[in-house]
Amino acid sequence: MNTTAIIEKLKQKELRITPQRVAILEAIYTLNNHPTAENIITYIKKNHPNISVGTVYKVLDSLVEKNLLERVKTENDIMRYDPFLGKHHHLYCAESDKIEDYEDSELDQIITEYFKNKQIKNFQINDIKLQISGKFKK
Amino acid sequence: MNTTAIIEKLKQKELRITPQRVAILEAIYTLNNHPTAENIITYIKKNHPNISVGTVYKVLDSLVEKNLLERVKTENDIMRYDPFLGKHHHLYCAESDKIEDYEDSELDQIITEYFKNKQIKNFQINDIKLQISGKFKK
DNA sequence: TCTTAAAGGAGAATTATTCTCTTTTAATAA
DNA sequence: TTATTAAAAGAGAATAATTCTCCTTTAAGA
Repeated sequence: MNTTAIIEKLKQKELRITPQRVAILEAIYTLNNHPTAENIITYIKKNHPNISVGTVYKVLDSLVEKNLLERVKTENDIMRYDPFLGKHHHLYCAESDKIEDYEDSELDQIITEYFKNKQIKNFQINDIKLQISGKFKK
Repeated sequence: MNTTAIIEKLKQKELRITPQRVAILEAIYTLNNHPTAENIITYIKKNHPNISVGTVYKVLDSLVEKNLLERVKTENDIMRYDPFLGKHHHLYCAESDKIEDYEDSELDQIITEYFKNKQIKNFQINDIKLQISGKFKK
């Protein structure tokens, strides 16, 4: 993801283009795999030593709000951020504490179909995400 | 869940029976629906005013470790605890910030079947949980 | 009842996140 | 290009969930 594309994304969402926002999005795309706020701050400080922690949190909030990112949480974990790229699930390995995205439209199709015929009592489904836990193989 | 049953559970897991542990488990079963540590502390203090916050966290940790509870986290949320009762999924409503358990062995069956025939590259599946988000109807 | 490792209590420490307040800046229009 | 101004960034204090430390108490077995 290059700078021009990032700027374009921000414009689409009517967010003001600031060096900090661009840097944060660049960091997230570069540090792929669900960085924490701290990961992002450490990475950005290399090229942008004066960025403030509060700014990073504020920017992350606004990016989540505009659906450029989504928050990811696992048990015993702090907040992580995922560049939002459409419907996907998460593979999570407790041992290595790594998260990866997993896309599977065939599975989504099956689940959607299943719930088309079976309502959940007193609940209106909006979205279904799978947390698939296990272990990454070498 | 009565006290005797709780004590039995602790014994099975080779945890020493202490009033604090019993009280915490009782609180979680009573306060059904995924209480936070704070919910638990507030509840317990009514009958057990001297319990210490650190103790509650320590007990919760050991109960999770022994699989008497599981941790549940949602986006923008703090840790919650769920009495572990076999395979289940979560219904989550962002609006009301409520979580409910959802069991569906038919669906589990379909998903298990699906992954029997379709491996995920470089990943060994251990467990699959659905986070079903949406809205509780009145 | 005695012994002792495990557990609990109290409160300080830590740490992710939020808040407050001031300064700076991006975007727009003259 | 410059002026205007609301939005954003900076700095660091405040907050709050959780963990840690250290000392005391207690459950469980001998």
